Amino acid sequence: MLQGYDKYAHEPFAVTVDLAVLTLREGALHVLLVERGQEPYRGHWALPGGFLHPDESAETAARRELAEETGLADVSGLHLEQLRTYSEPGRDPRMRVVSVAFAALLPDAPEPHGGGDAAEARWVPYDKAGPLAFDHDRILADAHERVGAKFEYTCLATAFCPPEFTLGELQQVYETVWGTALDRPNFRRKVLATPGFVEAVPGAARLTGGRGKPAAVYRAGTATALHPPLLRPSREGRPA
Amino acid sequence: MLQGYDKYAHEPFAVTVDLAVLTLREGALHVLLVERGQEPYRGHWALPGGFLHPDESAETAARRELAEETGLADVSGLHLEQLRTYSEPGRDPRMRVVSVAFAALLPDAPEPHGGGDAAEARWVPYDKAGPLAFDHDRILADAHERVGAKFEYTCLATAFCPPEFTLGELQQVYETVWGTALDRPNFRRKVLATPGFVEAVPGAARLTGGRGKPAAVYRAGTATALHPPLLRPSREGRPA
DNA sequence: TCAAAAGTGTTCGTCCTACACCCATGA
DNA sequence: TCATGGGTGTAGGACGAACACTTTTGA
Repeated sequence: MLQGYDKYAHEPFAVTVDLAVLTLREGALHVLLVERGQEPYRGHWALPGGFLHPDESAETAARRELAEETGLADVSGLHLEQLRTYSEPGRDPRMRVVSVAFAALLPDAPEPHGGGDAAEARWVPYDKAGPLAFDHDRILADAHERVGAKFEYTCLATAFCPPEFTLGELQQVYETVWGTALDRPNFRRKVLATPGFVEAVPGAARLTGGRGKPAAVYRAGTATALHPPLLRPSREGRPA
Repeated sequence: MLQGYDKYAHEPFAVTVDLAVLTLREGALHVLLVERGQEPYRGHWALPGGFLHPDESAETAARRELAEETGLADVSGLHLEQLRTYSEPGRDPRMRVVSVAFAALLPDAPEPHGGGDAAEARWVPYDKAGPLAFDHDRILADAHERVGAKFEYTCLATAFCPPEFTLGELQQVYETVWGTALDRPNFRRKVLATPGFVEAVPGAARLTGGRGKPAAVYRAGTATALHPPLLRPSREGRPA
């Protein structure tokens, strides 16, 4: 590669980033969408994103576009993760656009506001994220699948939680993303048995549902991998 | 994104693909390297790759560049998998180059030959793949890590095997990539207990080491995921 | 008859699952 | 005192690790 200053080096490629920003609101998975203010797909909803600037990496561009288009700047606890790059010819009607897609996880969900090239920005329930512009439906589905898979063998789930959280909240994160119910006692033991997954906040306790016993409060630990993994139930596991 | 035909759409970005092609030769992991025939890094070794053409996706470009630079065309059993995209400014001394990296797995290893912009192409033992051009050392390490991780919960390992193989060969694939020894009886049971991982070739049997009992022959099955996963031993599992 | 490699059996511990049960709080 | 959610205990089963043992081949 990069063998010369030949014609290929100057083909009109555009490089963009697209972000599938996920969060949990009222116990449901939400995704951050923007209404396009420009053609093509003007008025349609799409994932936030935009062109790379000459001096920035895709990760940097992702954070900048998020701030510009949705007002979510300096968001604490934002977890950015490269998903994959979509490069099929024809995915943009005008020209060759190669897009580096990111999955992003956010704990509490600040209200966004449109900006830059986005007419509006809004949290939309994942199930109601209707047909999106370009191939963004697929990017969003890929992001969901990736996040669900990473929940099994990484500590990624804490990225959906505020700095301090209860085990019940963490369990809700799993249940919402996986769409399955988990056994509370077992979930609890599993999490606590994994060193570095969570660490207790000494004296703290908090009421969660208004009623009930106050729950102990935890912080995200330093571990990133889960060994052994926390496998989601069912799938085609046993029914051979 | 793509809001307008503005200046960013015409920034001089080059888009390339890079391939970390892995195979097993004589029980050791090898990677396919090319000697660069052009500046920069002329005479240095690098991963094969090159510029995207205007009408092709990154996956298509990866296969084309592999054929052009190493002569490996129409390779049966080639498994291509997008690794991630490297976009840091300065990773190419001349200009902005965004590179979509792939990990590729190949069963038997045909001899490559240089071509296109590559002065030479060669299989190099993974451990001896000295300092490479650009950030290719990192890409190669990322590919190895990714492949090792995917061995745990996918059927990817069969991509290193010829169409028909024995369980002993499959086990060697795991042991080589992970760098650990596995218990043969347990490995055997685990693989056979996973429906769709491998399927027996009815009457076939083959001698492997010259001596010993002939081994039953298997083909790759239709499954892609491994449930439950086949975890590599040790790591920081138990020693809490 | 020995070495080497494939394949089978068995034991034992660990982890997962499932539930039953107790605790603390607000209404 | 009841509903609600947090937290503990425990019996049973499935799975994995370790290793002994048998089988089949070439030398």
